[in-house]
Amino acid sequence: MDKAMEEKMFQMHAEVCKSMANPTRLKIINLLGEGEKSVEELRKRLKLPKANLSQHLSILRQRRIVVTRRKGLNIYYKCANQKMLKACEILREVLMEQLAEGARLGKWIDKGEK
Amino acid sequence: MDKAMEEKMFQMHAEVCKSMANPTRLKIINLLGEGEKSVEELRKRLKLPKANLSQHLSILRQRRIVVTRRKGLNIYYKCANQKMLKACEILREVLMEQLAEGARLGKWIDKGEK
DNA sequence: TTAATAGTTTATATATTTCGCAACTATTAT
DNA sequence: ATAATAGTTGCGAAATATATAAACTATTAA
Repeated sequence: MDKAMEEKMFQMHAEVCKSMANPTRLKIINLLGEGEKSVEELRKRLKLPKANLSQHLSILRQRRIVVTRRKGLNIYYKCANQKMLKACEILREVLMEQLAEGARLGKWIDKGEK
Repeated sequence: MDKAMEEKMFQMHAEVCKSMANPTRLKIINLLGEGEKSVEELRKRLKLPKANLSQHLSILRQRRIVVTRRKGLNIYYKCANQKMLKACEILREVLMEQLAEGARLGKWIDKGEK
């Protein structure tokens, strides 16, 4: 892997992380982890204005975190890659541990030392 | 895990992803994957103004992605958790696959369908 | 105590994200 | 063709993130 490609990788990696760097989009990813869902189903479960939901889905689509298929009036979304779900899962594990540790230390998770 | 905690988890998860959603910070994490390093070492390898590097380190510190130790004039940084490195590694794998696929299809990675 | 080195913080200008709203497109049924 | 439903897109305002420069703190050595 040459220098320019390394650079490209970090850039792409950052963009993937950006796509995931929003609670709403993480909820979407989480729901899609259960299986394929239409926009309407997602809208009902997340209780979001559909325009906003659509914008979030667009971001996930652009980074190929999700893929779509149309069936009649509905467009169905699903996760593009199980490995990405795995990466999310690992981060959640770490956070659970941190929450547990925070609780053990008798304090809620703060922002860390400045 | 109750509703409020779920919410908190998605919030925290997004913040971790935000911390990783920047090429410079990913490079830092990558270097620290090799082992503990002083700010000065990082500055030399990344060729960044130290004020800026310090800000990035501060962000990683606040999210407990890295931890520090002082020794004399130097402050040494290291990754706080191997699992986070693992999550990064998985994402890099996915991106490598996507790059390979893009190359196979004879086109560079674009922004996906709008 | 002064200087030198390593690192952090604050302030600020610029760029990027996010959301709500209105307008738009696509498919199906009447 | 019209309406109804499902979904997307463009626009503008408010909030966040970024890089730079200047000022600051902490440790060590002379």
